[in-house]
Amino acid sequence: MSTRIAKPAARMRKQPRQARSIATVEAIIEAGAHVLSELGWAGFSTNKVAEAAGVSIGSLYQYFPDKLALVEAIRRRHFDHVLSVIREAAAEEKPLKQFARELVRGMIGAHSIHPTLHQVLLDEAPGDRGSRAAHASFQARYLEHYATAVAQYRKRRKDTETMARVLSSAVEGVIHNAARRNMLDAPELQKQLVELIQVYISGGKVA
Amino acid sequence: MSTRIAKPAARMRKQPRQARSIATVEAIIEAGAHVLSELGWAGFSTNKVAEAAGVSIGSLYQYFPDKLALVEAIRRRHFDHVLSVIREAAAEEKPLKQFARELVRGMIGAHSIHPTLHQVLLDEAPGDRGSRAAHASFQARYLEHYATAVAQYRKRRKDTETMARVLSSAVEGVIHNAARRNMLDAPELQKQLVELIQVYISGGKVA
DNA sequence: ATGAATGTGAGTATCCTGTTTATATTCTCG
DNA sequence: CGAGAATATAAACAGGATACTCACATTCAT
Repeated sequence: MSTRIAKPAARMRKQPRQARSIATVEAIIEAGAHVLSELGWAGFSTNKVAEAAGVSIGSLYQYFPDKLALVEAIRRRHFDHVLSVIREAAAEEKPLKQFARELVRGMIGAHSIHPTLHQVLLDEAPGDRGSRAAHASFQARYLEHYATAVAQYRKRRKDTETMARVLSSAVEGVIHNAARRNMLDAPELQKQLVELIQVYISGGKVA
Repeated sequence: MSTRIAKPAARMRKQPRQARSIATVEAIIEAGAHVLSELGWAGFSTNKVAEAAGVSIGSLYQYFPDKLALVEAIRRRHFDHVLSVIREAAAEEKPLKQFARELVRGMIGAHSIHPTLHQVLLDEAPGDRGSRAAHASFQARYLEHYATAVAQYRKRRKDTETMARVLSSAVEGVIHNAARRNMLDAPELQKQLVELIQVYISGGKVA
């Protein structure tokens, strides 16, 4: 719930020093996320982003050396957010049902603003130039958290990693699909997703 | 397993009459699917498709009035295929485990050739101009088959539709994710997906 | 062999892209 | 206040890619 303190900034042409410019940068990233989610990578142009941010194209290039640096910033912000959701859900030991609920609630929250951003970032947007490492590291930590959760409620140590993979992609699939049809906040869907998680992790038998 | 007989063809400029031209059209659609899956909608250009098909760009426009008609043909072919997989898996009554296995096997098969085509078709490629109806109808029948299967193994009639939705998108998520990392034919993943389906449908307790 | 079916690919016109730059405005701080 | 730094502007550019046409060549069926 807090993306308060700004990162040292990925690769910026100039560090924003005044409050005004910080707001500008924030607006650009936010608008970028919006455009990316709404139009996809194919419709993601720097001019469009600048316009959506209510900022001139020049300002954009004052802080981001090129288009990819901008995507990188967007990616970073979004992934940090998602990561914190899973981390918090899988943090302390708690009943399985509670974990499932918190996870679903958090994931839905993280996707409510820019419904398809996550998928676009994963599938469409190019992941080149050094972002490859960051991307892999994100994926690793992502799975790690899932695996932690799975291991916590499971006796058999065997398939933990595969289960984490299956679980995470299943959850993503449901969320993504719901997002596409604007059903993210349908309560019965949330309920069913929670049940899916519970039942799968516990390997059957649920209250 | 049979997409033998050709459809009357969506909207074609000219009907292929000789064997030669039928092969050409087929090659174009096939190459289109390949390009779409490999480069995504952003990289899907008519010139690229023609080249990949080993056919001149002129030939492409001899049969497809425009780019969208081509996507439409690709979409139609792929969705028919997927639909038949689910239909056959949910056809006669059979043990839950068998249903799950056949479903997974079929879905993986349908995605092995063009791993990300399905997702690209759903998410990236524009679905305008009258294709909206066909698309909706596909989705409806798609869910219907899932619902049939769910209802078959479930007592409670209540959440059948929601469950079908959750199940289908979960399965799609796992398949899509596996396809992205070339893990479609990892046996332990298949096994886990089968288990996920079984456990979710049966609402716990599985052999 | 003749007309229809099919195939060719250079060419066109258009649109858009990312990016620069010269200039204008606003802030900070002595 | 005022000077220099930080920030913002938008017109313009150079280049590339795109969807699609057309005049012509080839291959088929009869």
